Amino acid sequence: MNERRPTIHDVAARAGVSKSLVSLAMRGSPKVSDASRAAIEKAAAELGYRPNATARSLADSRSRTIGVNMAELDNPIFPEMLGGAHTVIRSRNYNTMLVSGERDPELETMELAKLLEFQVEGLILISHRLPAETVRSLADEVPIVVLTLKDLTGPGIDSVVTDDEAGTRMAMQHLFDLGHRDIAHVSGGSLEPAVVRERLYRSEMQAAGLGSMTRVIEGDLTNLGGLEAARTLLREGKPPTAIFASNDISALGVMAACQEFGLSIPADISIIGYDGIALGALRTLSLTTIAQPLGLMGQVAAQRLFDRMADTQIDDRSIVLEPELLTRGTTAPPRV
Amino acid sequence: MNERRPTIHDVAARAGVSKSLVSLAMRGSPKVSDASRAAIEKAAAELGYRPNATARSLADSRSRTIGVNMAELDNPIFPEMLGGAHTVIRSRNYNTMLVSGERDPELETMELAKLLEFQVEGLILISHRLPAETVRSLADEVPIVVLTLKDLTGPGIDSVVTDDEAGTRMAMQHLFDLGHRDIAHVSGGSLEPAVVRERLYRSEMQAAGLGSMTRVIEGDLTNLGGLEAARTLLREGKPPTAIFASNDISALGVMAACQEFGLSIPADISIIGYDGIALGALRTLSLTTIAQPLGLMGQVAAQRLFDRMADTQIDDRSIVLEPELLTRGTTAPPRV
DNA sequence: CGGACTCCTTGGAACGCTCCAAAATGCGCA
DNA sequence: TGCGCATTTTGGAGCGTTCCAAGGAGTCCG
Repeated sequence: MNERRPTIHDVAARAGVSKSLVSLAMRGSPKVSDASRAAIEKAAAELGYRPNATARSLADSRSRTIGVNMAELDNPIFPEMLGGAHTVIRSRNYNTMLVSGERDPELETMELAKLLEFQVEGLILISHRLPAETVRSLADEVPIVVLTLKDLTGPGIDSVVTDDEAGTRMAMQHLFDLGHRDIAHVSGGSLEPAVVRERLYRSEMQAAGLGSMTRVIEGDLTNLGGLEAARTLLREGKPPTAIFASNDISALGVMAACQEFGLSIPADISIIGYDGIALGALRTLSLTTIAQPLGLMGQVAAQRLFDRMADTQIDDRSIVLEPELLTRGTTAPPRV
Repeated sequence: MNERRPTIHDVAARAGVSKSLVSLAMRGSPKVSDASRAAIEKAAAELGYRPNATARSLADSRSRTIGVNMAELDNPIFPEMLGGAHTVIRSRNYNTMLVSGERDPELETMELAKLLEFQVEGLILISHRLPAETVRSLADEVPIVVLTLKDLTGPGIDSVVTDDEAGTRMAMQHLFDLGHRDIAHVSGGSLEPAVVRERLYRSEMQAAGLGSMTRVIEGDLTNLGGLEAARTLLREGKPPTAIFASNDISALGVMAACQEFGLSIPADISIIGYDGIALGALRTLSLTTIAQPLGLMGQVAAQRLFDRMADTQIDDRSIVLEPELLTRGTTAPPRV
């Protein structure tokens, strides 16, 4: 391990020029003569010089860093979104500082505070568990883009979501088209997207004249939650011909429960999820689902963040992307 | 959005003390009188003061940041390891700066360079695609812990791995115990863990007197790779009674291929994977596997990194954790 | 040969904090 | 009242950059 890292001064001394010139050269300024540039590059290489980004941030008060918060690491939709955002952030020559509150609002608040102390220039919240008030006050200090939740608004806050209402309609329409009428829903708790999906499930059933067949079993967007919910449902008696689960990982739990009860998918029962996790495409699972463009959402979020960083005056926006039905192997017409 | 953030000077002026005292107070020094502390805290709160971590890093030359590199985001074992590391890093009041080279060594090198410019105090490589030489030269500047690869050694480099030889033996023993003799292997390319697993597969077959039944089909540790490999194998003619896949996600591909060929798992054919991804526990998949303690590996890696940061003189170490056989639903005795 | 440009180069201030040596204050006690 | 000691407090230097106003060195032309 080395003692002290070489600084711009060391390079300057070695190249026989001033520190200012080294600074210019390191940043590729056109004002530096070819001779000086060569000398500086040589000296830098010989010393193994590396610019100190911390000092640079301090001097020009730009951290070139974006903070990303991910409330939970275990639902694969979040890493997929992260990947998209990451690509854009990197292409702008920025860095990503990742934190996670692990579902604990208090911890999350602390982690975000640390990000701000590091002077991040923008914040992407890939899911979060914070009170709206907290987010609004953060937005007073730095531009924020929120993914997956559109109800959170305020000055300096943008959001990127998919149209959950349309998506849910597509899911229901798909089942209706196949001929299903007895359709149950495994819900996903009180967070916004799940609430919307449940509401639309109900209204679509109603609109199709199937209000009396509406059945909602409480889930929590986890695999286990889906499993338990479906078990409860199946124990009740006559199974529905189709189940719409609030997200993919809970749909996988639902599938497991169905198999436990000896139901074959999709012959005996159809299952449709929501999210479009990569995993659902595995031949082994082949889950029919409403896909959100996860990677794209991350990209759009990051792009939007940079736009706002460039111009803090632009209007707040909620960017809505379109979901897509992926018809795979877990849905089919009901038994006649 | 605010104009200028308040600094320690603003707080000092408002509280009627010197900036030095504010600095002490912010760091909770016991030397500050209660009266001053109260005044300072009041002033800081009124101004909405937030310490500037960048300036602090520069002043005391400690960034309180760990760099984490993740070569690929799409194999779920990496986020699981990340989660473990993250927990430890946070508990030490450090931040995590995450980068990913997306399987491209050149990009990866640049991303790591950026981490060093940010003065990270340590580096965790959760999988990487770098030449050993590059890693060694990085280790000259900062402590490094490498996950999953133990052949990479050098001053300042520690590694955390599981015992792949033992793990592979467990997998093979499990299949032998069930009565399998015709066992094929879907390999995983040229990266170390896959190579070890393949080698041990061969030697175990040999040791069991089954050298002549050895069959290795080239995979690449992806789902698709596993699918293709198994298709190739099954097209060849008489299927083996069991397949050992080099990792879990390729095992899932293998399962899909078997189903395509009308083989029922585990009645007609047994499948065992390697890694222990959370997903494999889904009832729908129920994949028998050799589990690596993924989260723990991340934790141990981070702990080791802090140990070394505290004492750069300690010896390089390769920490070996034990894998565990998870007997689930994809293995059974062969048909008689 | 001198002035006006253009092109390079430079030293010092500033960024917001920590560290340090030294100064100020307060307290107990003779 | 004054002294010594412990407790608080302070200004200045320094961390490694960038920014800026200003200083040289050429070059071109009259």
